[in-house]
Amino acid sequence: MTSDALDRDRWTAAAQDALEAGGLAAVAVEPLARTLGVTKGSFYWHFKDRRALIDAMLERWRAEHVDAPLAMLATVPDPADRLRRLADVASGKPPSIFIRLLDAVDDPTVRETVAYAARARVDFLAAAFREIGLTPARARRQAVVLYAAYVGLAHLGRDAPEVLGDRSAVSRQLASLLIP
Amino acid sequence: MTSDALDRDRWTAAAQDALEAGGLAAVAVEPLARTLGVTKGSFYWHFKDRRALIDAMLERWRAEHVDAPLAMLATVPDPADRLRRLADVASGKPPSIFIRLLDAVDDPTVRETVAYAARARVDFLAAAFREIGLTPARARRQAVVLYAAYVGLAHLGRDAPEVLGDRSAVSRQLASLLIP
DNA sequence: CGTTGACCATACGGTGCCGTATGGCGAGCC
DNA sequence: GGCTCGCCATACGGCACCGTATGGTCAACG
Repeated sequence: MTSDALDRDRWTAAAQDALEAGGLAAVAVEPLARTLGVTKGSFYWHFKDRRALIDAMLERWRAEHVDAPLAMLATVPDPADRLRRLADVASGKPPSIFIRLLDAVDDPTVRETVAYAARARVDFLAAAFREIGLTPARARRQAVVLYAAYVGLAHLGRDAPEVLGDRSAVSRQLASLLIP
Repeated sequence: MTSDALDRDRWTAAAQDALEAGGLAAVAVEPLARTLGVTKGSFYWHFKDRRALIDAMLERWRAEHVDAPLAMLATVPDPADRLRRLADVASGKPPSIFIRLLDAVDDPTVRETVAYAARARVDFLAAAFREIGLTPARARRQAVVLYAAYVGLAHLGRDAPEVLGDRSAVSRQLASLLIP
């Protein structure tokens, strides 16, 4: 029996790797089968079609990279602490899979996922800024600006790292400007 | 004779439209020929191959959307004015072609173009901040943060406009935070 | 120990694109 | 009025991928 889920997960994990390395176009059945050392026959046993693989991969990413981290941070009581910890996370390694998703918003499910992440994260930031004492409208704008800067820095880190320079120094400057 | 350049420009213009609408993958010879109402025979007369079209399109974009605007703004004497005018430009319509380029940095020429734009723009911003009186190191970090926010806002405008909310209000908040 | 069913291989047709080869056509020049 | 040549059409082979159909294998189970 070997628990079907295991082999399905091998496929979705390989799909994530391919996405990170080559974009959504690289999440293709035949190339993936080659890297996994099997044939398409296996794939079409576990998945209905390519869409099903992409969707499974996206749902996994959403859970691991959006819902879980935000749930963790929600346990931090002080909102300023929460924002600072978030800044630490953001100054770590660039979120390469996330950027790959931004590259592929033409795909409807990807677009949905990207929009979901934006909503969840900006809402989270806005709530923290409100707890700190900003007015709701201003808190939301501040959250949008902070998240936009995060997205842009991630892009620069991938597309023009020599322009970005010292990532952590820039992150600190950003935090000092936006977080009271 | 009808001046060869005219027909070449029709192709590169169509290529830009296709890029904006469908990403780099949509800059494909046969689809473009269909929309132009001709056949591939025409294309391979004017261009060596698909690469040549993409490169021509990118050079045109670089001149029109990087070099020219910066040259215009360079004539503004006061650095603070310069930055404010730039903020106006940025709060206009989202730079959809630019974002499409970010989506396609796997292509080597696209990557070069994106990096060139980042360098030129950040250098420009950093120079203005230095003129205003910031130390060189701080001016550069400020420039990077501002440009990153610009990129991120452009992304949000395309990928999750409902999260972005009122674009110009957010832009004003950004300017008030980063421009003295 | 034969049968079942999970799992994968093989083999095929279909699609959409690239690039080339070659033919045709109309405008101008001699 | 035949020739040249810029410009485009037609037609072909090739590649990479999708999805399906069908066959083979091995383990578990009655």
